[in-house]
Amino acid sequence: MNVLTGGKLKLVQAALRLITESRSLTSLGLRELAREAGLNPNTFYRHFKNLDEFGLQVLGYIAEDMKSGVRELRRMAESSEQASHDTVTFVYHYFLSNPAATTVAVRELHGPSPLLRRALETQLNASAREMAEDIIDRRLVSAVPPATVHEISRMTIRYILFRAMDYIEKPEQRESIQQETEHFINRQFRGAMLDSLSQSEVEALALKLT
Amino acid sequence: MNVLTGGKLKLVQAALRLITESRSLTSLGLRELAREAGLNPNTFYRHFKNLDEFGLQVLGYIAEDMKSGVRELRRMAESSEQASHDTVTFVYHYFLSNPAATTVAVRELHGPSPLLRRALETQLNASAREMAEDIIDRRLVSAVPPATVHEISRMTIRYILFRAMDYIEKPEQRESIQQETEHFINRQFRGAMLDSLSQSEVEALALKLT
DNA sequence: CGTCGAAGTAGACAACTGTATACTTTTGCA
DNA sequence: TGCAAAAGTATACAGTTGTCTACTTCGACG
Repeated sequence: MNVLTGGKLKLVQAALRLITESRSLTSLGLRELAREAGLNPNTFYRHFKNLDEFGLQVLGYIAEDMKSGVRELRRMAESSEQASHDTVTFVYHYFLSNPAATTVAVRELHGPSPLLRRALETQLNASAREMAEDIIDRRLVSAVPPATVHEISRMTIRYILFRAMDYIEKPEQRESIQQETEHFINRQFRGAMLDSLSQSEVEALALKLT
Repeated sequence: MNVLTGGKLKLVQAALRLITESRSLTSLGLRELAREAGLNPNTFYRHFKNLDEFGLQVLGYIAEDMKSGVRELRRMAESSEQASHDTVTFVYHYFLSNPAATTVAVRELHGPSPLLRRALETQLNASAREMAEDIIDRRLVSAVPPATVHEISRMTIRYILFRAMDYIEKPEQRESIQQETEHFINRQFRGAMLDSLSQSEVEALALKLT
């Protein structure tokens, strides 16, 4: 098991605490970390070679967290009709109860450290793949080819992640964020059904629908 | 005119240079800035009260830049049939030739400074509104209600901004990023045409299309 | 119980940071 | 031309940072 204990854990949790209150992982200092964790600065070196290695550990820690979230999601969605609505509800609730992990992910995905960026991207793509395969297996949108489902999944995962920041910080907008996210997903998939149509065919269809 | 000159300009440009090579605006130091600009650290105080004020100036500077970009875009799109393709092409080219501004925007939109976040959001929403009104005025997608066009515009602006980072940094992926972006836009609008349909009506339509 | 490695601590180092005060140079304008 | 304001510089200060070496405490295990 790769579970963290003792000082190592204390340092990682200190980082998450600091990040939640408006910091970025890359900008954290070793002494600051130790102070927040209630440890001697030098203890840091007992566990990590440098701050980069530390950053990766933090990412690993939240990845573990997210994976269990996704697993739970799968179990739940199994018994659901309106998959997109329930999924979105669940995912935002997950982010809401893991604000630190969410903030880290959003900040570092486009942050200054190429190392962390790469790691996060890999992780997001894995989640997107899982989501896509789930959708394909359950034939939720059989009218859309698999490659397109994968493409849309990647976009959706990222979209949700960005909105998650607002969702956490602006409680009064939560409902509308959730609705917009559902619109986003539904429109992507419905729009993809029409991928094969030409511009003029779409216009004809539009006329028929009004 | 709000145009910058002398030391003020030097400092702002120094910031953009530093940010391009993997830094974030919020993490820049006063002395670092002055060094890069070839100035005495204290000169900073002649122009800015503190680093927050400096950040806002930098944002203002790139906003000016972007506005002229958007104006040019409008002039160009006027004479175009395939609006979405040409627009996307143009926008990415713009980002490509303004990597620093792009990087700042992406980093700080979810960065640690609430002040900068707010300022950027306002600016993005303004761009989205402009885009939406343009689409509505030119009746490019008359089958979709105005409110929805605004919603989609906001999403699109953000989506493009995020992809812009990859577009800049991964030349070999540029073509696919551009294609995916076009897919994204087209699917959003085409999907929105079907907003009023129920799940079962959509399924019926899907069958007819295969 | 003894011992050995891991975890944690203490103190010191040079380098860097933001900021303050006092001084010099440049610039715009009457 | 003269002079005041703006822009830029020099020096100094206290506080912080990452890192080093040397020391102490803890916990597991034979």
